[in-house]
Amino acid sequence: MKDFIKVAKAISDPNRVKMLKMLQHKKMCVCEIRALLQMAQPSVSKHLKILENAGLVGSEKDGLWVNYHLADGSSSPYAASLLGNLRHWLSDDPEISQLIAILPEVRREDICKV
Amino acid sequence: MKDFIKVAKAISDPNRVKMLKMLQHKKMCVCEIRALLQMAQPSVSKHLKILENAGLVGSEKDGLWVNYHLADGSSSPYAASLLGNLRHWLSDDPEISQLIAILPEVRREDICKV
DNA sequence: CCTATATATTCCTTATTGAGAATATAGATT
DNA sequence: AATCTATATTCTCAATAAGGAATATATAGG
Repeated sequence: MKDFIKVAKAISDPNRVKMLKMLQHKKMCVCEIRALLQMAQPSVSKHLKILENAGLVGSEKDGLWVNYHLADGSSSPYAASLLGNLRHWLSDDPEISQLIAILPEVRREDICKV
Repeated sequence: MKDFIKVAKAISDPNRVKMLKMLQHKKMCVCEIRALLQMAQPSVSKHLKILENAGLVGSEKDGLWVNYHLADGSSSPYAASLLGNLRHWLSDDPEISQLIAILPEVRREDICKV
């Protein structure tokens, strides 16, 4: 039950859903996500931690950067199922599709400098 | 996005998940749910309203009683998908299976009298 | 080893949520 | 119509969550 609730809560926030949808397209570091969602860096880090804790994303260090990516779902059947559904859900949501549209323009080399 | 978040929030509470799992087995009125979950009547009503609002349950008056039942999912694809998954999820959760076990013993004629 | 940068953590404030008591509403029975 | 009962709504309080500023940590490069 606890694992299920953890996943449910993790996807109950619009910003976190946006993060998941963006991560469907490419691995991203905190500052890229920060730039796209226009929120403070600590907020982004905390949201990502919640997603990671629920088994929805994974992370990997690369020098100073930490690359976040969608999890494979092996740690939670609930996360796995949800990630599968999310792949087609909400893709035509206006906010989401707009984010995805500008996603390619965001390069960490340009925008990072917290 | 709003509909998705509404469903996600609705299933983010253990008591509401328990209600959904119980409703898989039979239609239930507020006082039956109240007795099984051992919580105050207004709390039960409010939880059911949240579930109904998310398209997860429906209700139907029967005299003084209001019978709640699982929704058919037609009002929300997110609700539909989740109800499908929930059918097999969490059935072996200790708290859930204990509730289901005592479910047949609860008859509204005996327990109601708020 | 010192500095700059990316991320994480802590702390505080505000907003949201969950719980129950009190109250309101609606239908049934007399 | 008076009353009893099931449910809904309102109100208030405590707990939780989200946001950002400040701070800490870690790694790269001089």
